[in-house]
Amino acid sequence: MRWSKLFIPTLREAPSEAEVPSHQLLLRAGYVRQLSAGIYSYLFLAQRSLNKIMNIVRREMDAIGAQEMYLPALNPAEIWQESGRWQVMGDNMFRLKDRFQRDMCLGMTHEEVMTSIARGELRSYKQLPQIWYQIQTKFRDEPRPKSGLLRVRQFLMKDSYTFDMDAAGLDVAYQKHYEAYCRIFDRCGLKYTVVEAHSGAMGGSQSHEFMVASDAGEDLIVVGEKSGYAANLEKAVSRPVPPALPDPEGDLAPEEFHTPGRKTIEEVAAFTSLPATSQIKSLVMVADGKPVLALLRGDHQLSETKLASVTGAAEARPAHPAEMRDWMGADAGSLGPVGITKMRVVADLALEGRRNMICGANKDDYHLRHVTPGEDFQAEFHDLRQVAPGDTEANTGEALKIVKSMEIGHIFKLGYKYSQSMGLRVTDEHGKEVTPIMGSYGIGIERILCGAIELFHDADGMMLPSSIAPFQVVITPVNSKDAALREASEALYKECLAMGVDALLDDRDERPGVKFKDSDLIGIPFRLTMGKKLGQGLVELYVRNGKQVTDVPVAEAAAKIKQMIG
RNA sequence: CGGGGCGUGGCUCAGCCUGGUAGAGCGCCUGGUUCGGGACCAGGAGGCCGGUGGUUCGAAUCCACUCGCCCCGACCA
Repeated sequence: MRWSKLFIPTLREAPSEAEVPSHQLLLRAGYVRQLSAGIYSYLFLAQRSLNKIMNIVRREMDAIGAQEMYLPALNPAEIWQESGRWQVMGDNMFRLKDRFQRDMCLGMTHEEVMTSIARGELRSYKQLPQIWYQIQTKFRDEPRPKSGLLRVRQFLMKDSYTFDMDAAGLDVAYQKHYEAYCRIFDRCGLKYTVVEAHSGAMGGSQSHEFMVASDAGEDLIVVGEKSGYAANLEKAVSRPVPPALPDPEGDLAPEEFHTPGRKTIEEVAAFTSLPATSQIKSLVMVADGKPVLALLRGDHQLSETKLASVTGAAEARPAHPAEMRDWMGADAGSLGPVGITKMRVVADLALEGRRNMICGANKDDYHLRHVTPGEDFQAEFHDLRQVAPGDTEANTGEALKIVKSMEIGHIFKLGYKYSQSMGLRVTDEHGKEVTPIMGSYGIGIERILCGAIELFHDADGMMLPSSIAPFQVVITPVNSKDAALREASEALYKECLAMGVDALLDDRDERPGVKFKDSDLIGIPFRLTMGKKLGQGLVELYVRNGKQVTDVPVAEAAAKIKQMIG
């Protein structure tokens, strides 16, 4: 296409509302414009890039036998009520009423619609397995949209759903998706990490997330490069650093001591001259309305996600001060497990086997020393702790890294949650009715673009992989008024097109500097600069990522580009 | 929902404290000169200063309310 005819509104300066690199560059490079909080218009360049991403996704989904569909975004309340998610989704779901006052909503994801199709049509085991997918707009009324296209209220998702007769079938479908996702992200040129993930409100047993390392991300992942361990922080396990001081020996009895004004772990540590690792941190939590006392080593953080899993609660929150006073008889800062019988007590595994520790006495301004878990109080031991910097991999002892990342894909073994609640049944080979098992799998289309930008950019703009860049090469005559340059550029442009190279001709009547700055900004991976050397039959090949320049004979330029984009 | 910040031509921002006829740079339009990393000269267009109400002779400026956007937290299949 010819730049002079295109709408590519680049900006010299980033609009002040943008903070993360991908947001700034998408705006500056004229890819997107914001309409409202978390709602964006995708202009020509963004749409072109997203189309390329979607085509890669389609090819790879089709390759595993997935069938593309297109489901409605506008849903009746009924199916969401059946699955129970009309309630669960709360304010995150956009809801509306039709003219007859019937409740409707905008789809946040499509388990319900897919399952309703399946239950209406699938009758026999002979029809399974099925892999169905779509690429469609999702709506989520995010409490806080942010970071440009990273967290928005309307976005594109490739979502697929599998239906299998049994867990073994689901394993196969899951593995196919895992591999297809790797191929998709590889082809999109991304660097990513696959991590074990928490299944969250989706329900289900196993799940993996595909993550791109970025400070703009909202997740933390735990990675051990040598051991290959990778998990979301919500789920990650590790070997903690050993206690800073060995526990006192002997069968000592708990002993109360006065700790006036010492409430935090640090204050008690300073007061007793004993490290935080010698203390028991006691957190009063409320899991689905019921109090739970969670115990951790003093230097450890509670993972609320793990606590919720352990208690089977949908959500866990810290207790309010009044609740603590009521249940424990003291305020936060003086709480402990000794003598607590009315509520469930769960302790982190790092406390198992410890002896003679310090904890609150459930009496304001008093603590206990010589408290031994399992003897002086009873607790269930579970993994409740959040992995901390310095922790090592559980099996190999390798130092683990914690990396800020953004999620670009997520695969789930759903199990029977939707097929059961919505009544999907088929007959098996014995004529008996059985409930198929499901999986669901998502890719955030825009996040692939954002991830690529976050990963590959410099002060001058984006450096997009050629597979997802809006154009693969830009042909730039340095002076459009020079007839020889213009004609040679035109010819080279046509030659590129003829060879199937997605070329852009910068035929604007602009000074070269403007053209260079613009093409750098919008991230076209290659540029053929047609200038003075045309007299010697040469054109300059400029590689955006790294900015290397080489001279190439004009006659070979198109073929060279073709070869470089693979 | 709690905390913070910001709303002034398309973009970045000044002006506000101390009320008195709305500014700069970039961008845009016209003409000319230029042409290898965001050119130069000359001329020009473009703003109910987010909105409403109040105070005042007079409000971008002071006060109240309100809307919007951004950031932190809570939340997040």
